Parts: sequence; C-alpha cells; structure tokens
Amino acid sequence: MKNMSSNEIKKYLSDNNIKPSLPRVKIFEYLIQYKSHPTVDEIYIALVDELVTLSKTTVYNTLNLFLKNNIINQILIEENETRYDADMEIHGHFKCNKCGKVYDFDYDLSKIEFDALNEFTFTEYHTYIKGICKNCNVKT
Amino acid sequence: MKNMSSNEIKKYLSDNNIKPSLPRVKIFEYLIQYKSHPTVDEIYIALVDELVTLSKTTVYNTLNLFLKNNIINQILIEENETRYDADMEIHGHFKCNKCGKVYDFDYDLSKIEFDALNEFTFTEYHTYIKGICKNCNVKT
DNA sequence: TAATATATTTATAATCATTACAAATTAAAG
DNA sequence: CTTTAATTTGTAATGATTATAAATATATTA
Repeated sequence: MKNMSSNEIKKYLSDNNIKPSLPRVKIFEYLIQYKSHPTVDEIYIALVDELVTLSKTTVYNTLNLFLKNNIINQILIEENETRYDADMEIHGHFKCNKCGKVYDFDYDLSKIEFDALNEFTFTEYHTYIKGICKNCNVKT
Repeated sequence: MKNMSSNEIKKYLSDNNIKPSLPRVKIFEYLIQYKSHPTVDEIYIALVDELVTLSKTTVYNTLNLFLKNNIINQILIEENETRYDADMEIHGHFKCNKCGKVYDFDYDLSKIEFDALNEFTFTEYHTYIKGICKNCNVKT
C-alpha cells in the first residue's frame, strides 16, 4: 500500500468498482503517497498545477465516491475541517494542538472491552487524541 | 452529576468561571438531564418554548463558552453534525447507522499501548464506533 | 435609588465548506 | 463514425457557524 505504482492504483480502483480516470488515480495517489490526512483544499491545491482543469467539485465527488466504495476514511477532529485517509487499517490519530500535525498510531482494539455494547455490530472504529507532540514538547 | 439541582448547576458554573445566567443554566441542565448528545438545533428547539426569547446565537455562544471552560465536550461523528456532551469522564460513543442513536460506552484506556506516541502529552481522548445497535439488530 | 458601566442576549448579515444542478467534455458502445 | 453513457466542470444554492452591533439585563458606584 505504501508505494503503489500508477498501474497498481488503477487496478485497485477497478477492483473496487471505480473507473480509474486520471483525476481519481491522482487523488488516490496523493492520499497514499503523502499520508498527510489532507483536506479537500490541500488536495486541490496540490494537484491543480498538474491537472490544470481540475475543479474542487471533482475532488469532492471523487472523495465521496471513494468513501462510498470504502477505500478511504473520513477523519473528523476539528469542526469544519474534514480530512481524508487512504489507510484502511484500524488505527488512531493524534493531533498536536501546537503544530497541528496529525500523527498515526496503532492501538490494540482486542484489549478493549465493550461491556455496554453487547449484541451490537461494529463496522467502523475511530479514535483520536489531542495534545502536544514530542517535537513541540522539546521546543518549550 | 446525573441529577444536579438548579442550585448545584449554578454553583458548578460559577466554580468554572461562568456566570450562571438563565439560558446558561437551562442549556447545561438540558445536557446533563437528557444525555442525548444533542445538536445546537435540538437544544434550541427543546428550550425555546420555555425561554421564549432564546436565540440560536445564544445557544452557540453558550456552548462555545462551556467548551472554552472545559465543562462540555464536542462530539464529531458525522460531517456537519456537531453534538455536545456534558459528561467529562473519558468514554466512547457508538452511533447506530440505522436509528441514529448515540450510545455511551466505557473503555479502559489503561489497556491501550501507544507505542508511537512516546513523549507525547495527551489532553483529550475521543473514540467512536459505528454499526448497528442491539435494538436495530433484533428488528431485522 | 439613580446613574453609569459592564456583561449578556439578540437579530441580522457575512462567511465558508459542501452539495445541487445542468452544461461541457470525455470515454465507451454499437 | 454516431450515438449513448459516464465524468468533469463552473455556477448557484444550501446550511451551519460566526461576526457584528444594537438591545437588554445585571452589577457597580455615587
């Protein structure tokens, strides 16, 4: 997943019932390459130089299509700041209140007991932590 | 916390540097009484009959003040659907994709190991799960 | 208690992210 | 090729939240 070639991305999209048009391939490529949990604006600004006719609507449409077909996740940490992540492994996010960077971290869900949720069916897990990252802690 | 009297709420707000005006007391009371993780609209609609001059701006202002003074949490599960919770104990939320209800659940954070976040400082923990609740599972 | 200052609430307008829509473009099928 | 369907695009509409400034209520001081 880390370094998919353009052809691998095309196959991956096709396998998930998404016709691999150029904007779609490029947007997905951006997500797996930079893993920066970008916003729509960040994706648009990053790609518009190469795809000069790209519109923000296409970025929205494409991300919503990816969401529907379950190949990306939406990250909601701040109000009015929707971010996207192509890493579909269950993992958490840490957002630094100083530098704003979003870090990934693994957590072992099997160790969590959900007493209150007996007979519930789970489809999505989301965890995020806020605080100060190592880097910003050192600086002060 | 479960059943605070009006006077206890006033004291609690004062203790947290919030002047206990009527709208503030009523909004906080609503949050701890119903625990329904309401939206701004739901709070406004629930209270406007009693506080006939209440404006939605006041609900926004009040919730933002509560957030700033750390006596409520913001719950972000769906894009463009900000909810609020006066329960400040660390706990998770489960949202049913069928009925839309948000359930609370406890989870034991001490069992989670954050290898990747060594030397990070944590201030807020948020966890939510999506799926189908017990009730909706039975119905089908 | 009246006068003044301060805080709170309110209505209206502004902002901004997202979606709706319909036209334009591109790709696919016959 | 021609026709049909899918994708992309620009513009307008929507809706939640915030900004602003006036109105109201509360607190302070003389």
